[in-house]
Amino acid sequence: MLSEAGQSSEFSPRQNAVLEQALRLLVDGGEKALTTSGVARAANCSKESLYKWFGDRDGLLSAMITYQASKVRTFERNGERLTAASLHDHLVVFSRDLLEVLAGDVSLALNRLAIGQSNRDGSKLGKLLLERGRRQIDRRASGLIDAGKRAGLLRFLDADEAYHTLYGLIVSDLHVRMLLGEPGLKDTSRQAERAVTAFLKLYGTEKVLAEAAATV
Amino acid sequence: MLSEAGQSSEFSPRQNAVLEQALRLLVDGGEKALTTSGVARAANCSKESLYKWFGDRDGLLSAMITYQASKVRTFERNGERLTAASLHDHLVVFSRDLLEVLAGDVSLALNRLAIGQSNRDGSKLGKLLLERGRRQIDRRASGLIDAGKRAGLLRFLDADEAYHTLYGLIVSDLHVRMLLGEPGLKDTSRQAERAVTAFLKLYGTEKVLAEAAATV
DNA sequence: CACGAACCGTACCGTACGGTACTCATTTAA
DNA sequence: TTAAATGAGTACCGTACGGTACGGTTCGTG
Repeated sequence: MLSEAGQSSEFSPRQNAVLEQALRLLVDGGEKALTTSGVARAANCSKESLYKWFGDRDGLLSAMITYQASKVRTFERNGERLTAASLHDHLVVFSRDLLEVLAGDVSLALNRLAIGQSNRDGSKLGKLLLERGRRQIDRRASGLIDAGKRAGLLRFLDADEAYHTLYGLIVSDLHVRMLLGEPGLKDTSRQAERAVTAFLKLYGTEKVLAEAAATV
Repeated sequence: MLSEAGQSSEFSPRQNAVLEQALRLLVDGGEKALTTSGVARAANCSKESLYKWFGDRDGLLSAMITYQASKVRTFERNGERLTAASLHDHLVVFSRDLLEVLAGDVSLALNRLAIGQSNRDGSKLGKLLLERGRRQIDRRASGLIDAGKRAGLLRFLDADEAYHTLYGLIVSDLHVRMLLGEPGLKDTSRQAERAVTAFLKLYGTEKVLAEAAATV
């Protein structure tokens, strides 16, 4: 626990700057543009330092993922009694945030990178990306859903199943389409609203449904 | 129309055999293993023939996608009066088929390939994959949903929205997880059942809900 | 039979990458 | 002040790929 807690000092500031440049190269030109020489040139460092710091190219890729994950922080829900309206609003905000994260340049680039490497041997990149990149958002959603259940606003047996349903309603095939390069997928607001409405229709108790009917 | 209709003779039998070997190489070893020399060796043809037939490496990749898409055929729903039970069953079968297709070796490999190339310039691979690979399954689902509406079993305003909801309920984040290489994602049966139940709860008319309550 | 087209197998070329080694400048510590 | 350490910049090596060229072989056709 404690040994893992120091994620803020996982790399030195110099190394963080190098990783930042590496991410920029990856976002701009894809994996093909992410060469060790290119990173060294862009970051004004030597290749020898790259190999000393990160071991090899795969180590650099892993470091890029953990570095990017360390930059994304999401608030943890705590306290605050939930009402039907506030639950709805929090769900909508969560949906918008999720879509915004998934549509981000760096997120897409890293997902493409990990997916491209996923059929090679070992390649823990996919696993790393799921663990480091998703844990935050998963915890936030789970906390929200559990709070909704405790407040008598949601009803379900398996919280994980409910969360995956919410995820599917929000994202649908948007993530894969964006990964495939489809342009013009930016109407996230309506999508988020629709997903939350459907989710509440599926898992909301009478309390939520009554309020929803009243507000409409 | 007619000029596009001859998809069965898009490539010669010899070329199809070559593309088959190329797909096998891609599935086994990922994009890195898909070299022109490797394809030529595996298919017992010369590199010169490869370049004569497909132009360059990108042409080969495109040909692999169109060839694979030409192999996947799905039945078109027609006639046959729908009941609540048959609609449910057809939806479940569709869900299982969709998950099975997405989890297929070749599908995953081609999606990984297209995603990996999607941040390069031009790269029409993603567009090609979406158009050729999704049209069949999209049409089948749309037909089914429309038939459900005509039979008074489903209610919705936007058929496309309803279909995307169904897709999200079925697939959730399974596709991306599989693309990232996560193992052991094979409990498609329960997932399909749950998705259809949720979909009918969202879009089913009283007729469907009554029968669902009766069967439970 | 003769001829040409198609094609296989292989050798070849230019390039670019991952990784290593070496030099030289700057910093740090005693 | 000086010696050790750090790291930038560069040159280098082996390899492997995309793409092309060429000799030899099969096969269909007049």
